[in-house]
Amino acid sequence: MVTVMAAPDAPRGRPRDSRAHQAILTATAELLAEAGYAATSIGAVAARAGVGKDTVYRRWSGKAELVYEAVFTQTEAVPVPDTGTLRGDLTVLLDALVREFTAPGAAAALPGLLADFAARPELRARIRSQFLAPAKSRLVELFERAVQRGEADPDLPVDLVLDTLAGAVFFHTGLLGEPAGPQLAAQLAAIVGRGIEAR
Amino acid sequence: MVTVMAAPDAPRGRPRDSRAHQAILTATAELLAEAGYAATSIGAVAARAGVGKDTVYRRWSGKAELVYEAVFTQTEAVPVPDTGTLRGDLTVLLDALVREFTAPGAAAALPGLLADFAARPELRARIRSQFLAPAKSRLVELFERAVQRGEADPDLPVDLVLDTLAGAVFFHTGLLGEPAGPQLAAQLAAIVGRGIEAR
DNA sequence: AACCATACGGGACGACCCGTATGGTTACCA
DNA sequence: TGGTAACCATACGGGTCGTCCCGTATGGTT
Repeated sequence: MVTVMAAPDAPRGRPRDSRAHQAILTATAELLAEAGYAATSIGAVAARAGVGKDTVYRRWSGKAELVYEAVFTQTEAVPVPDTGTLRGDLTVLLDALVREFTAPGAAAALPGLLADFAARPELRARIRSQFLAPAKSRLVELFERAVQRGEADPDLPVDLVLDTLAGAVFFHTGLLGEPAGPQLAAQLAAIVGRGIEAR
Repeated sequence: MVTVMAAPDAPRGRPRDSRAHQAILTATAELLAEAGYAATSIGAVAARAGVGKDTVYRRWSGKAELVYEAVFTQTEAVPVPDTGTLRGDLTVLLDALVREFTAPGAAAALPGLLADFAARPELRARIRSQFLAPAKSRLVELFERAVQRGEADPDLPVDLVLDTLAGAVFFHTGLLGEPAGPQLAAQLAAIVGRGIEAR
């Protein structure tokens, strides 16, 4: 009897090449920015990464999952600094959102990617739980401060406010392609911010 | 003398079958509702309409144009009734928007359709000039009444407000698939309406 | 009545992509 | 030294795309 329970999942066989993983993600991001979402096929990604298609399919189940990871992974959600006012906090949050949506790869990927997610029920649920989760936690934190100041109602429909903010930024910049700067964040904060202040 | 200038461009050759036009649009709308945007191919539409593919391509230059006409054509823009308050008017406008975005065909078509429009520069410009134009004219009318009542600033960024409303509805219902009723319109009107009232 | 231009349905075309095999090779572990 | 599994390359069957061509139908013009 030799090591009966030798590690539940002892890694047998040739281990995966860790460089391939990153090479694929990099190739995906580059292709998105250069050729757009539609032209970013699995085959094209594999060729650019110097990898067989098999190697891509072994790690991701499809184009939507791959693109999601390539674009929305290394964005660390910094907590919103306390500016002292609801509108100031909102401006900061929106500014980060605008920058995230207008990054070179994201701008090209978002419309097609969200359409793919929306079309498949099992992926659709992940829009809220993955795309929006970081922003929501920051929005909640921001609201709680505003409520403590008596600046906002405690029973706001947070999800709907978040959908409004994300929808506005996505529609304006992602779909219409309007130029987006800090000014956009300030204007949106003005429109939505005053709407949710306690009367 | 018999009609010397007999029409600058007298239609020569066999005239187009007017029934084919409507049959194609009907087949498109049905396929969208039943199978979704991705599965609504030109070939599938032609087969269902009992028509050759060429007959479709002779009338529309591509899938995006066809789907747009099939879904967003018979929506007549009723002017917003004067409810007496900005928020009341906004609620009516938003309610119409919600209904338009959640119609059986539109809900299935919008994400993919807008992604296709956004990906091609020549179509992207038409999002604002065609999708949003009817809603904008009503929003302007509604604002003018509010300004006359002293309820709103005369120098509001109308386009941005419209993008916010459309984006919120599209994101919430079209992408996330959240249930949409009159309550949604009222909540959005509350969030955005108070934000644009004159201080 | 003859002619001509165009639309018609139907089908074939080459190109592309998908997701899945199938080899021959390579790297790691026991 | 085997065993195992990932590596890359290539090929597969199935699908859609947009274009093109066929033979036919249908109208106006001469």
